[in-house]
Amino acid sequence: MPSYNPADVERRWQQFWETNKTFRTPDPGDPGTAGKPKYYVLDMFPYPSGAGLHVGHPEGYTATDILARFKRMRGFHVLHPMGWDAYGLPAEQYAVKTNTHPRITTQQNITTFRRQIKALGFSYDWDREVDTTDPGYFKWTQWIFLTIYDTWYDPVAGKGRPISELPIPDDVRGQGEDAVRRYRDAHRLAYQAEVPVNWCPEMGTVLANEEVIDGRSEVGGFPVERRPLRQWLMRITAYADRLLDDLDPLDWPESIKLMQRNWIGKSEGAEVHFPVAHETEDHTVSHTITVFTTRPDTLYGATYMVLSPEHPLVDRITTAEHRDAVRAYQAAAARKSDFERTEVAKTKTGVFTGAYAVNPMNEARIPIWTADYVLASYGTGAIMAVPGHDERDYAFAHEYGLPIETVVRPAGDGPWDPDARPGPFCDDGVSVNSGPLSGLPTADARREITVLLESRGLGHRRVNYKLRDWLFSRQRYWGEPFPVLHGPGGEVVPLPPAELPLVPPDLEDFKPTGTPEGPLSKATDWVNTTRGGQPYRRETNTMPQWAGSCWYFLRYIDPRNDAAFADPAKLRHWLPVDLYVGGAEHAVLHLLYARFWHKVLFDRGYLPCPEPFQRLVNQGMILGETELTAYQKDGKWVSAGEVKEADKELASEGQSALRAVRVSEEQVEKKGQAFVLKEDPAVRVEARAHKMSKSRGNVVNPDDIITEYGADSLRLYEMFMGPLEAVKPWSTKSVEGVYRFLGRAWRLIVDDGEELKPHPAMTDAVPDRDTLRVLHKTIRKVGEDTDHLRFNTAIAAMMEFVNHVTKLEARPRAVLEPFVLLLAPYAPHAAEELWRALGHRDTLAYEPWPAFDPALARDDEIEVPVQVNGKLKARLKVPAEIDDQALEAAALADEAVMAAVGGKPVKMVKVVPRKLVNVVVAG
RNA sequence: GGCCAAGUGGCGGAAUGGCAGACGCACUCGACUCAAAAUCGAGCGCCCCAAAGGCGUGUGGGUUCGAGUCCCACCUUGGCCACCA
Repeated sequence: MPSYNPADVERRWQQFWETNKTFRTPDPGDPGTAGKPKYYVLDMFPYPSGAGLHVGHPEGYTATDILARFKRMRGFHVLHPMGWDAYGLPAEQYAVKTNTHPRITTQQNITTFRRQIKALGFSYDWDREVDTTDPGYFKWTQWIFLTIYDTWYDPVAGKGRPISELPIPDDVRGQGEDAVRRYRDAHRLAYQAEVPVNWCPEMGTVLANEEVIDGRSEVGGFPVERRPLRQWLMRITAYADRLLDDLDPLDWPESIKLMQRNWIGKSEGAEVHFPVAHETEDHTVSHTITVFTTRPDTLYGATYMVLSPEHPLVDRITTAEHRDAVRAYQAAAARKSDFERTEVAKTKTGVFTGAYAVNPMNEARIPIWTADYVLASYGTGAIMAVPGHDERDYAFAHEYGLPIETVVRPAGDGPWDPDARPGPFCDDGVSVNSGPLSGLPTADARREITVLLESRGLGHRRVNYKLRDWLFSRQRYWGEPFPVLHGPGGEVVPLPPAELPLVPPDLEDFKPTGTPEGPLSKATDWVNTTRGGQPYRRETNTMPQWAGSCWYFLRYIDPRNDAAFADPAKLRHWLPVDLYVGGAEHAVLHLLYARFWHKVLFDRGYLPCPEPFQRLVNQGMILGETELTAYQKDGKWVSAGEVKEADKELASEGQSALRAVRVSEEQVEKKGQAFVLKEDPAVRVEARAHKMSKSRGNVVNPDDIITEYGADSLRLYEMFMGPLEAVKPWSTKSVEGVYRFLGRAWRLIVDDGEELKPHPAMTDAVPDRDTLRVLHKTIRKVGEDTDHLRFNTAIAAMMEFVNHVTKLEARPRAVLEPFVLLLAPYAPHAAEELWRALGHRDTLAYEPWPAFDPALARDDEIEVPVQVNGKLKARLKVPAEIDDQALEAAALADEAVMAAVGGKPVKMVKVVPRKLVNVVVAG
């Protein structure tokens, strides 16, 4: 074996691991598991796209692999699996274009992904690989759907229970079986309802709220419109409180917890009933407008009301003379896309209905308007407007000249002129002009008014959530079919578990129908079926992509079980996941849905714990290499600071008078904080790393890096770039740095000859004290840093070790063997080969982690800095065990220190034991 | 607009309130070589010819014997949410 040749080494060890099933994970109770603590380390499994692996994938996968290998060496029973989230739109769109069955492209993509992932040498147990499109897998996705369908949420018990245990009220029972069925259906956690949904005409499907961003589809960016359609929904709102409360103890990034909390959007307040004044034409009917408010204490300041244009009362209360204007406004609002409706900074619009409501507390007559700044989908779709204490109401009142009243003033006794202030006062304070509330602090006023409203039947306490029920059906081909039938009377009949999996029909044409009927409706033979001689139809919608990813981590635990989604004893052993690593883009989608399913399955007794992922870490995105960009307009340079962001985008696409010019490092110099052009130092140049994208041409393909430097170098580099969570730019030059490090480590141990054998400088002699100290400090540092996912500093410590040993004449085997074990989780192929060169026959994957000896790591002599008035003046070499008095004496005796003190009186001497001395002198 | 992060050499980054810049890249010099590459060694924050010295962690203030680290305000960048009553 000559010099370090990663391609050779890596191929050989990947083969070794595969043929020996080195990383096969024994089931709990199998030989070798006794007494071992478990550790479940999970990656977010990839969608196998046609583009192949991206350098972002190995980032998280390497981090988890290092931990999996580390934990094995520390004696843990480790579960570390991989699989494919293989349902998805790209495969279906490709199928539509080329008329290839999505199953074929999906399998091709999986093959590519598997090859690429295996080339990185991850220690997955490939016997546990799962594929969400495999009937053996989605059988259980469908089974879980049926379980959720079979569940209702019992608010008293605070948990999901079998639908058979749902109490049926007598009056419902009295109306017959159909009524009982409808009653049950209305309580199921999976239910059908006609709701305004996000319909995306371009994609021919509906989308979940979570999949719509600024009124456009998250995938593809197509416009989305609101349409009332009958769809399947999941009652995730029933679990809102538990999803919120159970976040607290989780070891997750605070930012992700916050995003979930905001998404759930719990607000506490009150519902208040406002009677409509009887001045409409229809004097015989009395109407009540119910509003939700988080500030019931401002009730006396309500000067008008607003109904959303879709509110059913708008038509009923509008007076004849305002009817045309209101109708026109409603029509205009309906035409607007969500994007237009929620556009910021636009002025608010609305029209008066002609009707008045009565403030239930002070009998004030206030006008009722309709305006699209009030959303039909939140609260009751109606508000009481308090322009004195709400930004939006203030803006609207200002626009339409509606009265503004002050009913809260800032706390404290200071002077207070409500007319002097520029806008509404929205903070908590003290109630004024509010009848019985006057003088009460906001918190008390809130409580007081709620009690008053409840006692008079005018309203009640109320908790509201932004979270909506989860729209669960899609009009697509490439997804799990719903395992239900629709009977002749429109009733839903779940398939018996024995009939699962329900495999989708083979289709010639995968195109969306363009209507809410899914593509499956084209397979009439499949759709139409009979039961007991009666005609039944299969559901033609399919499940969203999230379905398969909601529970894949459960299937890894028992992937080939045909009798259950997983064996309960195995679930008890492995759950919860100890570490879950993936991108932050799943903060509210996958991570919220998976938690919801988990809780339902927990409630129904199928899972041992209420939360799936104990610890979550987001790896930061890897950007392309930093680019220097100068801007030109009409042939003249423009400073980067003067260019607007929007123009930059256009310029980089070549669609503007502005031109973006890539410049080289030689053309620029640093001036203060900024880079400027050498030829014209007045021109600032932009230095920025961008997201990798095909159009920008800055995508790095992991295959190329592996060919050039090997998988170990790629792994090591991605971990050395910086903290795992940080966003960081790629630099191929820096890959060479870690490649060189591996080469140095290699040459330290391996003889430069034909055969693989130890370097002639290798010695069995006892290492010197200093070298032992370096080793043990490295063992401590690498162990602690690996445990805390601080891989960059762990690698730096290993580099320092190699730098130290390189300087030695003789290389003691006694420190090199432990070093190879430290390296093993990071660069496993090279480490295995070095382990063999050191004379070992078997894999090092289960070798015990080197033991740390604090006595050997201890310094004999330390260097202590001495400051005078906080400024460094000297460094003292002193024995490590020096006490404070001796250290202080040594400091004060030092020449440089005495010179700095200059005979002035010493006010105090601060001694930090063994760390530092600070001499404080006057003046 | 709101909320949350983060601003440290030419670059990526390191630093339980205690020697700022570990480790690596780039660069410079030296050794080896006919030469180059590879490798090995040395240097490398800024000012100053150099030394002595001074200045240095986005800006301004504060707390502290001592601040990159804690607090306040501002600036910049990134992320998330975006009329949720």
